Amino acid sequence: MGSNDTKSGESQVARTIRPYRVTSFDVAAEAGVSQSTVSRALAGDPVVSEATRLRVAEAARRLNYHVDENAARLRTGKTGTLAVVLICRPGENRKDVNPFYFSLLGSICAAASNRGHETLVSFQDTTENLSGMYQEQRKADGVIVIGTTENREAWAYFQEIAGSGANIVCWGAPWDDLPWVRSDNAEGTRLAVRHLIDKGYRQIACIASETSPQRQFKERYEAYVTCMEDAGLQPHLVPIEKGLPRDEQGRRAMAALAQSGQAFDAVFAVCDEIALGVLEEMHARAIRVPQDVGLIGFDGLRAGAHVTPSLSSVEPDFQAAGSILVEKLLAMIGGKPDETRRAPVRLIERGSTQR
Amino acid sequence: MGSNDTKSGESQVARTIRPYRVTSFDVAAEAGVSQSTVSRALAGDPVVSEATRLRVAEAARRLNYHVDENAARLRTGKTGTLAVVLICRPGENRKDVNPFYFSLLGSICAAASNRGHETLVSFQDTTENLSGMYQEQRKADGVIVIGTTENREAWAYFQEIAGSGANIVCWGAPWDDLPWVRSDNAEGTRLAVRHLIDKGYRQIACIASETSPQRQFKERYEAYVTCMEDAGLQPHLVPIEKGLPRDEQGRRAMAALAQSGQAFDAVFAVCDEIALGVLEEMHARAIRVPQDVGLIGFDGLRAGAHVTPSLSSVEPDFQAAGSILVEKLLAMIGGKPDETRRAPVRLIERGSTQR
DNA sequence: AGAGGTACTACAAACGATTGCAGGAGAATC
DNA sequence: GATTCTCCTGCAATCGTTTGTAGTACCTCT
Repeated sequence: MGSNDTKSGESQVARTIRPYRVTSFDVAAEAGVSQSTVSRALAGDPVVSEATRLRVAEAARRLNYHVDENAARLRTGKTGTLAVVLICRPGENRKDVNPFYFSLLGSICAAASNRGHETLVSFQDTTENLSGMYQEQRKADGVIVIGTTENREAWAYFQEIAGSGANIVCWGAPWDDLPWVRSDNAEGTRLAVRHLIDKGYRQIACIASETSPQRQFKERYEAYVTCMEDAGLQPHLVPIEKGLPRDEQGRRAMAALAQSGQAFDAVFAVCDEIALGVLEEMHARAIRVPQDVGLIGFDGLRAGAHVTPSLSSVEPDFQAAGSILVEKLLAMIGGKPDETRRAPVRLIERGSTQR
Repeated sequence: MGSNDTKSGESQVARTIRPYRVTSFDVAAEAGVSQSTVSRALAGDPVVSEATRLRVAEAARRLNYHVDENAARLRTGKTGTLAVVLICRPGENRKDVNPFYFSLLGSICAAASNRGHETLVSFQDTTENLSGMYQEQRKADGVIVIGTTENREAWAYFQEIAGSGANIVCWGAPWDDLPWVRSDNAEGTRLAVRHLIDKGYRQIACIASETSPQRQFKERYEAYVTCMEDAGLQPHLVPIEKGLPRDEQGRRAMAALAQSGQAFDAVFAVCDEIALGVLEEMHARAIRVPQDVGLIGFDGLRAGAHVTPSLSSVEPDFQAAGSILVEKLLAMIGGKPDETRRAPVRLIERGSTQR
């Protein structure tokens, strides 16, 4: 049964031996139809009759046949695959990657899967192996880029291929020539600052970076200034030092703030990793949280739930973020623009702001 | 320039229009050789002369040619891709996935990349879309499965395809019919328990599960019993409740231990997520750590570094774990067995055991 | 100069699907 | 019964590689 002689015929020219594989020709023979009908039936083409479709489906099931995606892709030119690249700091251990990106990665995979696409994931800390990896080799229909902005070189590659027409969307988007999706930073910051004010904090410092390419941080800082001014309060920036791990940046900024002599009764850190460092430094300096000083972060990291006191934060809707990225990319691939670019956020009230 | 008429010739039968794409025929024309020589040259076949090879490479670069992986895969039958499946609890938010698995995922991707393979990542909380996804459709050469053991159905699918000869390796491996890789739990537990003993703790309770399919937990518990007995100490099991989030399991087990009246001066939790819950419960009960009670976990979670006191733990070498998984799978695909199956571990001494 | 190597290169057949077009079997109409 | 439709199915080309085999050019040696 099921010899695919319809295809190979008599021409048994020394072919590479290979484990036998069930093809659509076998299914055709089994179902008593032609190979093209099998293809159409399985693709759900309405032109094949229901009866035939069922017969083919049954035969396929019986032979345990599955479409060879590679052949289908070769023919159609579509891969049904999205590449997801997570950019790390050079030499960074996988374990030290900001968990925020992992959560985002998870929801991107989920969203892609819901839309019937696979996800080809890679971690990039170096620019090796990047050249021509994605669309050029037809491995994916488009690319989603997420991860740290502190790896200029890796991003440069994506700016380049985006410039030459590749389908690419990224999270955070440090550079204007890349289509981006970000958290609703203005709203998130407003929630955080208003929450602090509601709790009675007034001298709220902000640990942030004005100069970093991290547009998200910049947006949050600017929104912070606006909120403070609207409330008739004085904004106070504590800048972070470049190139250090985020928690270390938090520790140092907190130390700088404490030593500056500047009065403060609350701290808004532009991301949770920084906030965790801040909290450690506060403990080291015997600053009582939330009694003496309130603290709130941004990103909704899981780790924030376990520290003492637990860390209040603003959490982007990961699920939404993932699907916005995927939808935007698919829209781009389809040739029609999609202007959604902000992921909704919500406030997580935890211990560090409850006085 | 570069019309691929060598191939399509005169037979311009109504073909689907499609964006033009540079093929090896174009490169052949550009370099003045045949298409097959282009293929061989680019593949580094030693049979083509160095001079020709360079000429071809140059032509390819000039035309910005890249091998179409789909065509290559169709022809060779190899995908150069490994599927990685992360099994979640049903309905679990991507954000709540144990970060341990994310770290592992990261190093698997890195290891695969080092061996020249792509990684097709998917998250599974349901068994939908699973049927025939992997080898049958030729999307990947093999599958690595990691994730929670508390999703019996998802694992069942992999047991089934493993049974029918699919190349598959998994982490933790709750069921014997799946080839597995695990942490060196015996050594890790020995490090943890000996560390507690060295610090002067004697009444060491173990929060674990004897019955869970999680073989890793079981191995750790058994090693704990051995270590305790070797040291002439009395082992004491505090069982976890099934089906709850890990941190909640930790909280409850700790509450149960405290209420049991059983004396204890240290706790060994079989994973960090549980340990974090234990720590919270200890705080809630005003148990001073590490003065009154010592605490150590397992897995080396990043979050453990930020809690107060910071959590001592045993960390598997993620990088090693990832490459062992990948090597084992590649060996399996290649048809030769690889017997390595234990990832090395190291002790992380942090605050929760420093008295 | 002719024979026998050596070292490349070209030809053409797969790989397994999708899909435009032509053709065939019935049913309906005259 | 012949003709026209309507549905469906089959033929065959095509996607862009890899690779077995055949062939050509150039050397070397006698």
